[in-house]
Amino acid sequence: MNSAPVAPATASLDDPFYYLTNFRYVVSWVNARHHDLLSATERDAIGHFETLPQASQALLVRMVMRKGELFRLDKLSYAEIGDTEQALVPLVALGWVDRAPQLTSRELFRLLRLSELRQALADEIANAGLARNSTKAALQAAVEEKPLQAPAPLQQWWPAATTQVVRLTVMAFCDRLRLMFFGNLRQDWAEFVLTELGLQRFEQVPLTAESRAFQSREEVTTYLTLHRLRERLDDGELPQTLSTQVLPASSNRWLASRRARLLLTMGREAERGGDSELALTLYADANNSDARIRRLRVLERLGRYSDAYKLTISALDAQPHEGEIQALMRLLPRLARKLGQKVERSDRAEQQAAQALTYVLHLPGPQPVERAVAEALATPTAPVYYVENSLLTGLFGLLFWPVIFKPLPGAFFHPFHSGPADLYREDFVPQRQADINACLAQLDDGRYKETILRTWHAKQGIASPFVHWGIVSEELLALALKCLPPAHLRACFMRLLDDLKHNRAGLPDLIQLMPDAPPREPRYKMIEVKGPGDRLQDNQRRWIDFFCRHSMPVEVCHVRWQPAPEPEEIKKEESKQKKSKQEDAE
DNA sequence: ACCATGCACGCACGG
DNA sequence: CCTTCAAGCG
DNA sequence: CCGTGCGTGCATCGCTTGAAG
Ligand SMILES: [Mn+2]
Ligand SMILES: [Mn+2]
Repeated sequence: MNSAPVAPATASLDDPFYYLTNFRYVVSWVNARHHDLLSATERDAIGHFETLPQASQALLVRMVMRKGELFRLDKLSYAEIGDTEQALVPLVALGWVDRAPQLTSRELFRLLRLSELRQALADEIANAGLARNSTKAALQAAVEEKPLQAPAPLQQWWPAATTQVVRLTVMAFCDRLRLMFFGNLRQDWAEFVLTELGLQRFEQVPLTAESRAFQSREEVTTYLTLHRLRERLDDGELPQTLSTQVLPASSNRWLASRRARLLLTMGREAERGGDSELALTLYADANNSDARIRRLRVLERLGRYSDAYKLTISALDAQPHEGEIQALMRLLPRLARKLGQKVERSDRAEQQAAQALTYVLHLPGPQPVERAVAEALATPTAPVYYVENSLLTGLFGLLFWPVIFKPLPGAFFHPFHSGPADLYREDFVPQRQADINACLAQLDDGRYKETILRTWHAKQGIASPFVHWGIVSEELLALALKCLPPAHLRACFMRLLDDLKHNRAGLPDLIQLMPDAPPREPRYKMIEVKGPGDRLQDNQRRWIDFFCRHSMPVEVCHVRWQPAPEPEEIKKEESKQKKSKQEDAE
């Protein structure tokens, strides 16, 4: 394989220009791997950048790393750069910095502090009859109330201004660079620093020279466009305006699903604003499972039961995942009843198949419920751990480490991956089936224990989508391996692999480990704790159903707080569980 | 694994 | 005066 | 009562600083 080890990517923080070194690393990385995705202008820009004086490069990068693209010169001051004005000159000459940018009122309010705004907007304040001591928000509301506040330079908003404001005009390009490098926009320049500080560590996956997140410029642009729309939505722009600007779905499945998620949140905003019809359109267009469910609930709320019923039936027909089935099966009887159909009792009973042992604990409180139950149940020989998803996913992540970090093309493309880019995509498992089988085989022949422990030591602290190092201690790990039978692990791991995205959560709060239990007895049990008024979530029910079907020990513990401070008296009473034939049979 | 995701909590509805 | 919050930073 | 839906709050390095109220 044409792979090279990843060179240490992050600059030492002893270097006063460490951030510039990091930025240049990204630029040259993109230049090397995404050259064909850059426009001629962008290639020129990179060339120009490299010829700039160091201070100017550094100032540019300082601005890029900060929030927004507008900066007050009195707030742009860096020891290692020295004279800001001087560093600015070449940037202004290239047109990368605008020395007298037009400012909207919003921008003005972000740049000036309240005392300055009171001076700048003295007339407006007087005209609007605002109190002298009104808040920034009130002032802003009053100013934005006025029709057509045209953007203007600072000097026009506030002739007496003593500071200047500049606009970095190349922020969009720098976002594009960052996007091409990381394959997302959630990671940023701080990634380098946090890594250098040792606050995060990443697996070193060998990358081929060709590995990259995007295959065409259009893909990058699509991502950026969707992202901008999302930002504007978060910024309060109306879904009615924004929805018209959403491009048709990309043929790239990843981008298509990002688009669907944008439409979903736009739909929610439309709903919040009372525009159900727009919401319905957006949900229909999005057509991912969340959007399908939302669409049905809107239709139900609007009383369009027949439409909803038909869509429910077709959704059930279109390979819904378990979580979607749960929601659909809750909807179906309601809709059927509204349509005058008879709903049989068995329909409902069927979906709640297995029922776990459920009981009530009366504990002194209130206090954190999971802690309280853990303490109440723990004994010296049977400790209780508050692990939620961390233990099972952790064991999974450790055993399947080489699967998760297998250097497949497209899965890893920069040095800061906590997991493969395709982890939650359809073909993650098939792409790695042989390796997965090899890991599963270790559960059959017993090698898994050693592998898991060895990996725990070898990969300690390295970011993984499944291993939360803070919770899976060596002690817990050793005990868990002693107590959880491999057959049970295998079943859980298969379920995880079945749908990593939806099955990685919902595991019970607590696990009690009983290493000294007699041979035939179970050596562990899982307990989902529910405080007063809490109830099982869908994903929790799915896991509990699964545990029951596979005869794995799981309980649901409801907590009631004792009114009187009588801490010694803990009552454990069996509550009548809704019986199901399955349960009694086993 | 992204102002997100996973969890608990609290209120409202309708049966 | 306090306290609270976001930004900047390494 | 029950089962539902739905909105909310909480938490992500940890420190310093400046603005707001
Ligand atoms: Mn929990
Ligand atoms: Mn719980």
